[in-house]
Parts: sequence; C-alpha cells; structure tokens
Amino acid sequence: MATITDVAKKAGVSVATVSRVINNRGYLSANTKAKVQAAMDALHYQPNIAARNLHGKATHTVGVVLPDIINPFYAELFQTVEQQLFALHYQTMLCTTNGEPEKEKMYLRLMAANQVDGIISSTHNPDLADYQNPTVPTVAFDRVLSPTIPMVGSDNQAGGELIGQYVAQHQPRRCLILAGSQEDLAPLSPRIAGMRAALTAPIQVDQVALPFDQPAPVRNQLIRHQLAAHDYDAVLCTDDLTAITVCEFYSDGQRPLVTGFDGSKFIRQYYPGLTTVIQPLDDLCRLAIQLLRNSMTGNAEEVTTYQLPVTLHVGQKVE
Amino acid sequence: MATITDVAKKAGVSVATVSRVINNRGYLSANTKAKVQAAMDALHYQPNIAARNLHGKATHTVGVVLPDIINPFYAELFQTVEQQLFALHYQTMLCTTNGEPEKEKMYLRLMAANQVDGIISSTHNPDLADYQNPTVPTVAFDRVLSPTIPMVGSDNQAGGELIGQYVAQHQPRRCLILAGSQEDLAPLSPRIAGMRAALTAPIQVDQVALPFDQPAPVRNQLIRHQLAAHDYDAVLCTDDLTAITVCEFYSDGQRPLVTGFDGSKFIRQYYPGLTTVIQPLDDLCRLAIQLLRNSMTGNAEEVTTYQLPVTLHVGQKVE
DNA sequence: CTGAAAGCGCTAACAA
DNA sequence: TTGTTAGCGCTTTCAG
Repeated sequence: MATITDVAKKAGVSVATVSRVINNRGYLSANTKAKVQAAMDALHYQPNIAARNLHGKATHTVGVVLPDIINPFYAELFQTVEQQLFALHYQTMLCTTNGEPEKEKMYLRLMAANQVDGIISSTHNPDLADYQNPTVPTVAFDRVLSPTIPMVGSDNQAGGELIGQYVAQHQPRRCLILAGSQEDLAPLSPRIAGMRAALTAPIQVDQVALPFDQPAPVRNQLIRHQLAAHDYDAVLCTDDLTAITVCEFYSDGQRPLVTGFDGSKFIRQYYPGLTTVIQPLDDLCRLAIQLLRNSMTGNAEEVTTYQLPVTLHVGQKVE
Repeated sequence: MATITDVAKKAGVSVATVSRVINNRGYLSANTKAKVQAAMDALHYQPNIAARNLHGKATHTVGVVLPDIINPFYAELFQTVEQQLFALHYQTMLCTTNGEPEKEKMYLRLMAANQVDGIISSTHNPDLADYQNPTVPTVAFDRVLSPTIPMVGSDNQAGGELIGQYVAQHQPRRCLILAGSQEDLAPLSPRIAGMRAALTAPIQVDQVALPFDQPAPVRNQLIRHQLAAHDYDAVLCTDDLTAITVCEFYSDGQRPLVTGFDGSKFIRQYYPGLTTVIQPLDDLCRLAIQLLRNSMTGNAEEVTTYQLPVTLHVGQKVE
C-alpha cells in the first residue's frame, strides 16, 4: 500500500503538498495539482484512515447499536441510517448485541476505542453504566436510555390508538393484546396504552406479555396455549414478528383479526395482508443524525425527546 | 479521552510499560502491573485503535460485502460471520452495495483505506476491476468473483436436485422454474441445472427469469402474469423471497406446490410451510474465515472453491 | 504557492 | 524487569 511519502517522491513535491491536494486545502498551482494527481493514480494511492484519525479530529464514523439485524425492522433501520450517513460521507459501524449486555458493553468500548463521532442506540439495556454520562454524542432510538440522552421515536401511543380504533370498528367481543416483550420496556407501554384507550367497553380485553429472554419455541408454546384457551375475535400484537407468528396458528379461513406494529417495508411486501402501524423510519433516522451532528459541533441544545407521527397500514386482502 | 501517556504519568512508569500491560507482553512485576491497571481504571483508559493500526500490522478487521441486509439470508449470513469474528476478536465492517457498482467500488476503497485484514464478498459484480487482483486476502461467498479468488459456497446443483426430486414425487404435469435473477449469475445456474435434472419427462418444465434490476412491482407483475397464463402444479423458485412472493398470488386452498432456496432461520420460523434448501451457513462462514486467516498468515494454499452439502427442508403443513 | 518539521497515540527494538 | 527512542502515515503550523 503506497503512502503519502511515496506519492510525494514520485511527484517530486513534499508530503505537505500532497496532503493539500488530497484535502483540497490552501492554494495549489494547477500544475502541481495535476502532477500529484497523476502520481496518486499511478500508485493507486489510498490515504490511510488510521493515520488521519490519529489527529484527534473527527473520525467521520457513527456507531449504530441494535439488538439484532434479523428482525426486518432493525434491518431496515440500519439500511436507512447507513444510506443517509453514507451520503454525508460518514462510515457506519454496526454493533449487534444479541441481547447480551456483555456484548453491548464490549461494543461500547470498541466504539470508544475507534473514536466514533457519535452513537445511535436502540437496545434494551438502559441500565448500562456506559450510557449514564456518555463520552460521545449519543441519541436513543425509540427507547429511553437515560435522562441525559435525547431520544427520537414514534408516537407509539397514537399508533396504538390507530390500531385499536381499527380493531374496534370490527366490533370484536373479546380480544387479546399480545406484547412481544415485557411491557415495562419502552416503547411497548405507550403502544398498549393507546390500544386500550381505543378498545372501550363492552369489548373484553385480555393482555399477555411474552418473556423477552426466552427462546422462540417457548414463546411459541405460550402463544399457542393462550390462543387455544380462548376464542378471540382479534389479536393485537406489539410488533409485526409476533403478529405473523400468531397468524401461523390459524388456517386462513378461521383466523381472527391480527394486527402488528412497526410496518417495515419487508413486512408490507411479504405479508401484505397484515394490518400494522408504519414508523416513519426515514424521518426518524434523519432526525437522529441531525441531533448527533448538532451535538458533535458543540451545538448542544437541551436534551429533548421527539415523537414522530405514525400511519396506519391496512392489510390488503389477498384476492 | 485519556492517552497512554496519561496512564504512564499517573502510574509513575513509562509508556512502554503501560503498553506491555495492555498487551500482556514481556515480563512485568505483579506490582507494576497492578499500579498500571489501577491507573487505567481510574482514567477509564481505552487504547486508541487508530494509533495501534498505524503500525502496519494487522487491524483485526474484516470487511463483509453484501448486496443488502434486508434479505433474511444476508442478514443471517452477516450475523453468523459477525459472531464468529467477534469470538476471534475481529471487528466486522459491513458494506452494503444496494446493487450499485459505484457504491461497491467506494466501499472497496474505504476498506483499503481502513486497512482491513481481509474481505468476504457476496455481491453480483464480478467485473469490478478491484476484484481482479485483490490487494488484501479475499474470499467470495457463493459467487465466482475472479479466478484468483477462492470461493466457498453451497452445493447448489445438489440442492436443486433435492428440490427437483421432492417436487417430482408429487407427479406434477407441468411446473415452472422461476429464477429470482438473471440465470447466468452464479449460483443460480447450478440450482436450475439440478432442478431440471430431477424433473424428467413427462413433466413439462417452463422457465422464467426475473430481471434482477427491476423494482419489485415490475417483478411482481411479471410473476402474476406468468402464473395467471398457465396452470402450474408446482413452482420452483431459486430463492425463498421469490417463493413467498409467489405464494401470495394464491389463496391457501388453490396453491400449487411452491419451493424456495436458501433456508434461513427467519424463513423457517416465519414461513414454516415453505419447502426449501438449507445452506449450511455456520460451516460456510467458518470456512470462509479460515481461508481468510490462512491467507493472512501468508499460508497461501492454492486457490480453490468449496461446495458444502445442503439439506432439504420440507415445509410443515399448518395443522 | 510550497517545504520543513512537529506531533497525534501507540508499538517495538534496543538499552539498561 | 523497565525505560528510551524511533518511527507508523498523515495533518498542520510556521517559514520561506
């Protein structure tokens, strides 16, 4: 790998001059610029990012912390930030925690060691000490990490109400709210609150929360048991994956009304029949990045939380 | 952010000593080790990775190049390598190309600039000049990138035969092979070859390839048209996502036998009814990493391709 | 407009 | 067992 010195030598100039043309800084004669360019091309020169980062300036890298990348919602979230950051010439460092606090902690260290300029986090461990007073600008995604960390998220309560109202229109006698995770974890609670607000008497509303830390078969078994024991006209899930799991327990004709939450493009394309709430991922990511950049430029406004409006997506009946 | 000098000062030793305890190298008195540890803890010291990388040694980073991260197969592929690499104390740099050769090229540069130790690539652009004689160890995943690059993949032909045989058992009169992408692109061709080998006369076999670069609606329209025009007893798709798209065009009772290919855990969990071929992701990733490491340690064996055995996954009927 | 030289944080000889 | 010192590749004053 050629270095800046090689280029300088080949072009017959000093390294400082090469640095200047790389960064397009200061005054250069068209002639030198051309010479240097030629040398760089000939040597397939690539500036060494490590050396560049060593100066304590910005590394132009943002860490993105996610529970996993298999859930289509997180996958789309990552894709969205990655594309937006890429357009801004930022590198994205993906950190998946698999729900292991240990791994999250290690990734937090790793991000520090890599001198990331900022962190966007959407995990379930608000109690990690490292989040208490973050050393780099951090924004939480749809989760409250700490009172000192701004958060961007959806208006989950409104989303819950949209779903609840939609279900209520079908005049169910009895329905189930199925939380994909312990309900005390944000953002589920507002979602459920919204649903309940819309499901007024005489609708009977049951509620079950799946243990977040159990493996899929255990969760499936719980769902199966709950569904078999009662006759529900509607099942309102707090996320799409739980919803499609529920759907599998019914044959097409006998299925009650099942709804999800999150509304990733993947789900809309491959489960077009599912009614769900669409989170405005594009806007959410744009806002998160904006907050990060404000904070990076020292433009520290006071810590706030943002709740962006959501939309109802009614599942298309398969003809 | 504290530096090694700060730690040395605080512990009353030289930076070399600190470096030694960080890397656990050479002989240290228990006493000094403890002093240094204490100083590091007190200062929340994190070694700066950029500085460390500057020495031209390994960066302990491998780049993973994928078309996207939305497709559950790629998501699981990423998750698998990431976990394996993490266990080996490697960082993973995810590069998603979105099918844009330009973006892939930029990421290839970025990886070089970051001095990655190796690259695992699973994209569709074998003609990128950068792959012709890679400057860092590279292995292709289920794709032939260049004659100079080793590749690990599944035994796609055998997988195609498994699927074909399974379909043949149902004695279809007419069936369709639906390629999710231009068929000249590996690894589709062997898959199709395997299917055809098993679908012998008198079975009538049609074949259609979807344009890879068209947006989803166009592809959907093509599928719809093809399915409506003929009466198929079976539709064999070259990947799972195409398969579930096909399923949507039929109501449950009238659906012909539809099969997929790839068999990610996601698909098996959320489309348990789909018959597909499971790629041995764990072994594939392990092998890819092993090849990379051999190549990194200069242990360059000759370039070879590996085809790992696949298994048939028969979809469970929903009871 | 261009060059010389210092220094970023860390590692690795080489000394002691 | 520990310290001194010379870089790694690049940016950035400060001189010319």
